[in-house]
Amino acid sequence: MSKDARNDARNKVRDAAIALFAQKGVKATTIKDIARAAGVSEGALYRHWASKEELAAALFAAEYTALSHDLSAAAGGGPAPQRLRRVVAWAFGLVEAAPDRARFLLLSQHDALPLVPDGLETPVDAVCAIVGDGIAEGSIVDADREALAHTVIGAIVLNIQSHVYGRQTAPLGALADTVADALLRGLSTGKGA
Amino acid sequence: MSKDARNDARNKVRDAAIALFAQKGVKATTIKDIARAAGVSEGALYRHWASKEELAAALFAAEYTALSHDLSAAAGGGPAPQRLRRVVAWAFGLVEAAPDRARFLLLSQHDALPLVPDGLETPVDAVCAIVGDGIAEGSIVDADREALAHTVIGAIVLNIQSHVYGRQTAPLGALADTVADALLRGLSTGKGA
DNA sequence: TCGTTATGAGTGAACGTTCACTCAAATCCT
DNA sequence: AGGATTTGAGTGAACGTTCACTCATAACGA
Repeated sequence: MSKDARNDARNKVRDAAIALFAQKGVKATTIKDIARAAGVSEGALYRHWASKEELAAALFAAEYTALSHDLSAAAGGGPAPQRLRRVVAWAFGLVEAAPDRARFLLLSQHDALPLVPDGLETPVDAVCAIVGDGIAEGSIVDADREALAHTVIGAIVLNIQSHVYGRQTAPLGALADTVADALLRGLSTGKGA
Repeated sequence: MSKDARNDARNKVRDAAIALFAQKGVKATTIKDIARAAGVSEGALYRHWASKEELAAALFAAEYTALSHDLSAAAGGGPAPQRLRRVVAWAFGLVEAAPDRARFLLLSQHDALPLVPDGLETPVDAVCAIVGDGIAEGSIVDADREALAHTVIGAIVLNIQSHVYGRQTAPLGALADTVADALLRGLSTGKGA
């Protein structure tokens, strides 16, 4: 059997599972659901993952680290405030570009976060690093960097969440500047890097 | 049976269920778990709630509206920035005073929020109202009030979440000022009310 | 090149377990 | 006594997981 076919099955299961997990959550999604949506048998799934829980944990860890990596890339270079502004805009854009990924991460975090192995690079780490740089260069106020990073991420996540749940009806793109302005006024010293 | 005893059973089930839901989540908590922890039979539970799902939804709605009410009370009066500062401190204090309530609300929000009936007063509404007052009195920058409210709540929630999950080890009390300072620098106009 | 064998992903019915929910009998209260 | 309430073993459906078997492809030998 060719390697392409092998990856096809894996990828089909992965995509189907993420979409279903994103819609109904991990617990409410059955193996039958996933197999049917992916167009494979239930048994085939167990050739690639040991259990449903391991499948969910593996998918979450992969998406979580990818998010962290993409976030760092989107931040780019330059002074920390500018990088944070890019992070906000990028995160809001991601929801519209890949709603399943975003919803999957939002929905599964409470189940899956405790299963993520320690030492993995997380999005929190990435933002922490930017904030730390900002403190070092004097462009971000000198305070607990984790608390500031959580403040930034929380502001992003809750705006996204409320959008995903249909509470916030204004398009996210229009809010990026509002949220970024408020956060940066709060975190910046006003001095350039 | 006296009304007190009836309420006793209800309250015992409610407390036990919240503690278990907070530890394992709703789906992973069984009726047997709840009945055993509350010291009642499984059947007795169905005299008060029609199903496990209804029990979870009712508990969440009650805690959610209570949270909203308590939050408004904790905010007190005066200029909006001061009220928001009190909200931050109160929320952080709540986690230490009633960790089960906080954890239950955090864990169940994705399952239960869609079931909360429309028109119920939510914590988001309460913060929105404060922000709206601030905009009206000129003490809060004039921007989308929902986006600003989500920014405030997100910052609070993510700091709490990271504390509950053991990532943030600094005591929450020590972070209240850091987070409130950052948020208020971001939202205030600097003009008094 | 062509026939034979080895590989391992894929299949899906069957299995055992878990769990929400029921109900006949027991218990309690007035 | 008689209604209200509680009990917990029982029920049936749903679900994750298994496993004996299939078959397309790869690897091999002559």
